[in-house]
Amino acid sequence: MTVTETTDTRTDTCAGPPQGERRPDGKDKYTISEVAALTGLTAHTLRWYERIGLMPHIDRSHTGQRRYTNRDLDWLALVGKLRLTGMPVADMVRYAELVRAGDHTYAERFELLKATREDVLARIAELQGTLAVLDRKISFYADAGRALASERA
Amino acid sequence: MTVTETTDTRTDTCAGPPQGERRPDGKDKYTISEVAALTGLTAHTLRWYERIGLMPHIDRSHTGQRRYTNRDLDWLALVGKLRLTGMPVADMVRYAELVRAGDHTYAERFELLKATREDVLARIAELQGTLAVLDRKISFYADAGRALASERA
DNA sequence: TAGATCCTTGGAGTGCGCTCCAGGCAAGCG
DNA sequence: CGCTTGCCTGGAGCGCACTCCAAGGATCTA
Repeated sequence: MTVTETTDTRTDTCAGPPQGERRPDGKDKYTISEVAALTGLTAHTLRWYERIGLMPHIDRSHTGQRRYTNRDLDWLALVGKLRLTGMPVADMVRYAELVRAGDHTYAERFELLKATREDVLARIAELQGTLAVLDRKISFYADAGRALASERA
Repeated sequence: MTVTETTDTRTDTCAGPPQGERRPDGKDKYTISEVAALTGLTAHTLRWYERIGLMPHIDRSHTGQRRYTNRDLDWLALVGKLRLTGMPVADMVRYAELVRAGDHTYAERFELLKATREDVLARIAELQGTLAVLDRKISFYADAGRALASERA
């Protein structure tokens, strides 16, 4: 049995990525398809993330195949969270560059994360505004439904 | 003075669309560029919405120019809210078709709105999860910043 | 050792939501 | 009358985030 690269990960589980099959640190070596299964991303996307500079250096086997570590999975989990906020990939690449550049970029990372936090708060507020509109419309249609029902009675 | 079609509406106001310049019902006739200014959409986008079936029928002047009404502005406001939820345009078109089809589609509209409401709740929950991750990272960098400061002292 | 499956690469293709262009009509102004 | 500005149309183009392809090498199972 294999994990094909075109698996539609939306249809087989209701919850998010499984994250359950991690190996203990020290013998944490995952192939690309294992990481795909663990994260819900496709292998294509994982290679693409690497090409655009969104990943740290990924280990290779003696024949050149990628071998991901638990640390890489942690990074991908963060990327997944940032992706949910709607942050553009280019901004995540910027953050990845700061991480690669070393400890002297702490302040800049801090600022970037704080700005992102503000964005997330704003988006939550937007969504709650939308929820209010939706609830008004929904109760309108619920009332209309009741009116139709009593008409039929 | 004119409203150009390429105005970047994100840079001139912090709040959302102005929505302030409405004319009273009865003499509510707006040109496409007025609606663009009012909604923050471009005239291009307004025409495109019409082409794909996202708009109701829009009145025309005797020379064929679009004349939007307050009702159209209300619809665009709803569309704007739905867009914030990440709802695909195709789904909004579906909703628009139900509205055009008449009162007998109330039940289906109700279901569609309820499903959208669930999506919005799920997205809010996702964002709050992301916020938690972000806050942990931010406090890590804040601590690191304090450590560096005391080191310098 | 054969055959199936998995992994590699650079580059091309896809779907979405706009975004813009060319060419032309219409209205207001000096 | 000419000039500027705004609006019209169909269709092409763009940016993003993937998504896939072709050709070939690596690894696993019987």
